[in-house]
Amino acid sequence: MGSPTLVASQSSHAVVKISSLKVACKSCNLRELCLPIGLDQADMEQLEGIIRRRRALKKGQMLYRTGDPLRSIYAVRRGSFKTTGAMEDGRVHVTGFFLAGELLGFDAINADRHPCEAEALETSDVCEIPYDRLENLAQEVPGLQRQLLKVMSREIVRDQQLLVLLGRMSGEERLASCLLSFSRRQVRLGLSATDLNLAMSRQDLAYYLGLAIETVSRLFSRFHEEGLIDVQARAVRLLDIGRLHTVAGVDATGPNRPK
Amino acid sequence: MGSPTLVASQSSHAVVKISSLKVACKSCNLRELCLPIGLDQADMEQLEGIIRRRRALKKGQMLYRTGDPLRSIYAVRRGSFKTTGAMEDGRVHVTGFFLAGELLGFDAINADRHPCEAEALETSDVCEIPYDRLENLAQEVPGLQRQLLKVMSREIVRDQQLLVLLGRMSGEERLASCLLSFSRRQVRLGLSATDLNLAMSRQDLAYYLGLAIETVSRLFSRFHEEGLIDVQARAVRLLDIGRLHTVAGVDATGPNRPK
DNA sequence: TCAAGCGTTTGACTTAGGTCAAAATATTAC
DNA sequence: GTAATATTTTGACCTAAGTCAAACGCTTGA
Repeated sequence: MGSPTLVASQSSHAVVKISSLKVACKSCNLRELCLPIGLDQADMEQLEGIIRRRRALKKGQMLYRTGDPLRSIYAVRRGSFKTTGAMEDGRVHVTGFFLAGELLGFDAINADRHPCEAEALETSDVCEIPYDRLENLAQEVPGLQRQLLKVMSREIVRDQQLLVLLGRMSGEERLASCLLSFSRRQVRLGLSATDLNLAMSRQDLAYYLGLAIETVSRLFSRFHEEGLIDVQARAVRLLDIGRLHTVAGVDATGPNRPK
Repeated sequence: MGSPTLVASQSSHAVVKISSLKVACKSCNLRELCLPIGLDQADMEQLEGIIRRRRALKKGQMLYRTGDPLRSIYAVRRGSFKTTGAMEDGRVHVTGFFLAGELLGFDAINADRHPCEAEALETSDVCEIPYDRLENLAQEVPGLQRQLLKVMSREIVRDQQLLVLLGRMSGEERLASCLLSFSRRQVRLGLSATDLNLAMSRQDLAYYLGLAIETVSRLFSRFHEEGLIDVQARAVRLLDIGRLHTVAGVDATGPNRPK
């Protein structure tokens, strides 16, 4: 698709610190899912001016840890992350999975510290958006402030849907909803609606869904027996999305059906 | 404290629509808990300029319903509210309780519609903050933008703590955590740490905690037997906050203890 | 004051999902 | 490529919490 993006080297040295590379949102295929939505060319360039491309993280590396001071908000450019909250006795709960195009770190704005930790589930890289500069720029660029507020609101909605999932759904409803959520997010990325490659372990999934790992494993087996999915370890193919919707307790004809 | 606030009547009629009354944040005893934190006198007056005091709601009245277009964000001035999310088959989950000084409605910014409903648990009144005007004002007043982002971030943190509660805590831990949360919020309001007057029904509490109403009732009875609380219907007295912390699975010596 | 109605508590029983243990697969490292 | 290690699956059993049903006790209103 056209000519490759050319980035001018900022020094004569051959090796450029990746973490200081400017990002070109305007040529990023995720721009319609990420923070720049609705920004015009000039505003987008301003946003690019404050964003840095951070080094890639390998599987298991931490993007931030509980208690770290808020420095940046992060956009996933490639790969995926989990965020984990811990209780004082050591029990943990996975509060979210973040795929390409999704933003994380907003929970740190409240107290200027990250209240949870974020870990790469696979080789990933992120765009780093220094928060103080983001705040300043949002003050000047109305479209950016607007988008920032919308993205944070979306995070609130997402969390509230998870509250319903954990508070009122059965195990099978939880897993079916979760698989359908991954499917939808892959579609947004232009990927298959049916072929998932789960980057997280069964244990992570169990922590996320509020279930024991054995329960999650049994549910995968049952869904397989019932012809809902194919499972080959972490490769999952959704064979009957309509019936998965039924299992999830959601009418497949669409969300927000009026009472 | 000083002279009473004088509001100039805007018409010669004796009856002034309460919903169009200006609000005086600067003389409101909730200002340090609410949106105006950190604003100087001039900025606070600008904020007051866009806020309206809405009519009081009686117990059971709806502040907004699922699907309503986003018009305003609301600050609870007196009383309390619950927000409820529904599944398509009719199952409901209470996603939050909002007490005086707390803000609700941010989940509507994402899609310009309220994805859940808010109902008054008792005679309550709210300050109504028209969202379009709030957004515009936040664009001009840096302190306000900053506070708005912080408040939304706090909502995200709150929801994530609830995810841990629902995902990993036992019934008794959930109820103990919940009672302690009410206690803390009462203290912030300058009220008793021990004498709670729960405005919500056991059923609401059960929906909030992801439990059956019978389980909640049994937990109240058990906490009573164990000398943790006194229960007289909705009047609950916390008799041993330290032990309640233990039951909640949280070290009473303080939150965020480093690992 | 009393009756009606709702919200709450208690009891008896059931069950979804948890726990413990072991076997079967993947993945990783050399 | 193979050994070592970690993850996942399966089975047997247990328990916390749910369900159903009935009794109790507040409010509310005439």
